[in-house]
Amino acid sequence: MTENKEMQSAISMQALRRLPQYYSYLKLLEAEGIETISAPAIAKRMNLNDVQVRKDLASVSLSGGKPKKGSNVHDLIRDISHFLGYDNVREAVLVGAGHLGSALLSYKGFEEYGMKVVAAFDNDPDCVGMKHFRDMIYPMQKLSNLCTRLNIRIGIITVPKHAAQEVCDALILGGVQAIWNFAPTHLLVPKGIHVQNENMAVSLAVLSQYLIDV
Amino acid sequence: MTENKEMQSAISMQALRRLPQYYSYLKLLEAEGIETISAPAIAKRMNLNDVQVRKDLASVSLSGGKPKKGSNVHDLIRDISHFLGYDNVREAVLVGAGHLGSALLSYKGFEEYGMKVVAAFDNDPDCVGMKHFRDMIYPMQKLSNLCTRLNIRIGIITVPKHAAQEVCDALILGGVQAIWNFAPTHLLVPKGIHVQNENMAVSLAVLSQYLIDV
DNA sequence: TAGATTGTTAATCGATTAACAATC
DNA sequence: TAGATTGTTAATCGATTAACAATC
Repeated sequence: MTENKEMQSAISMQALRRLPQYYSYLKLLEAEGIETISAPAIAKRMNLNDVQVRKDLASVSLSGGKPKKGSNVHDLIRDISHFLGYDNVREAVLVGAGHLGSALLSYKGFEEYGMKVVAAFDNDPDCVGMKHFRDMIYPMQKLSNLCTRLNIRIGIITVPKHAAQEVCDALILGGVQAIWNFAPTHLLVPKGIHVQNENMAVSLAVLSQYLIDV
Repeated sequence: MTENKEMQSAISMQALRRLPQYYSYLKLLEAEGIETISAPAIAKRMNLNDVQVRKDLASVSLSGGKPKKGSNVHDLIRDISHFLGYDNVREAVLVGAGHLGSALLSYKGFEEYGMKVVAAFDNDPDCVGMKHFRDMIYPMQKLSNLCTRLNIRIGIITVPKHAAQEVCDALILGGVQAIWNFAPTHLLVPKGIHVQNENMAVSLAVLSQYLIDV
């Protein structure tokens, strides 16, 4: 998945991937009006080890817990939000307004996670997205230029695989630094650009493994 | 991501996730007419260690490579395909024919990866999928029953999060054993059922980490 | 108090990488 | 032959888990 390993931070990749899941569970608790939660309780619900939970939370939270009570749910939510940049919404562009692109455009949850798609690009006037998101869809030619002008750092690629590399190049030309690639292809990028592949085949491989010999 | 850790197999989860990526690169080589490839060459292209590549491939391939030449591309493709079950297409159902569901329905690549979506379910006659995939969309009431009758083992959930648990229960009632969950919520399932969460927030967290302080 | 929970240090586990002899 | 590559064994690295004293 991760192409580039040069990220520096106090937290491990594994822990980073668990944080959004703690966040989601904590939001659930918050909605239920629960004010404190212990590490063992979180661990049990999420099928994790309690020491791991404590370490993960300690790495992003300043407050810490109280013996016999646990940690404050609001504080944890605030600290994870902050660490993951949820309180600092970044603008992104999306290229390819077919079914998948439209699905992402209509997903309103991104903003809660610190990302907002401000423009989409597609050349096909008949593409699915054109019907639902007409006002934010621009022709592909404007891609690089608009990215530069709006100072966009995140590009989302949802075009068919044969067009992905070209789109990727245009995004980089426009100054994009992180690419979320949904096309099932390997993109070649210069050093310093992060590509994150959302690869269905990888997920499917893991899923299928559970069914072998059943 | 992975809820259930009881999978038994000779291969590690990490290696399993790399296999589809080797496969994809090998298919590219095959298309270019290249007949043999060395582990160091694969490693270089995919930013991996060459020993790791050799071990990964050895764990699924019978043939092995030849000093100074490497391995046969066709043989590797065949062995990975076989290991990942690509030559043994499994039938799946999809629930929720909105944008995301339609995107998955229109993705023809799944069959190459050993999965075929044979039916989709949605109650809304105005859903996006209804326009494009009318003939394979059934009302939700038929879900459990059809799964049982067709002996379906894989269910894909692409409904909004408030409906996900209910859909999940219906799938399990119908005998589904593996669930690919695209709804941003934690599903509660009995022991023995595998849930694989495709969580955009997790991916986004990793992606954003690369942009912090930029 | 007793006992649940905390945070930390040490042990374990598993995956990656280095080293090396064998092969074509 | 020389050198690239193989497969395997040993060392390293990193993450998880166990053990434990401190706290409310």
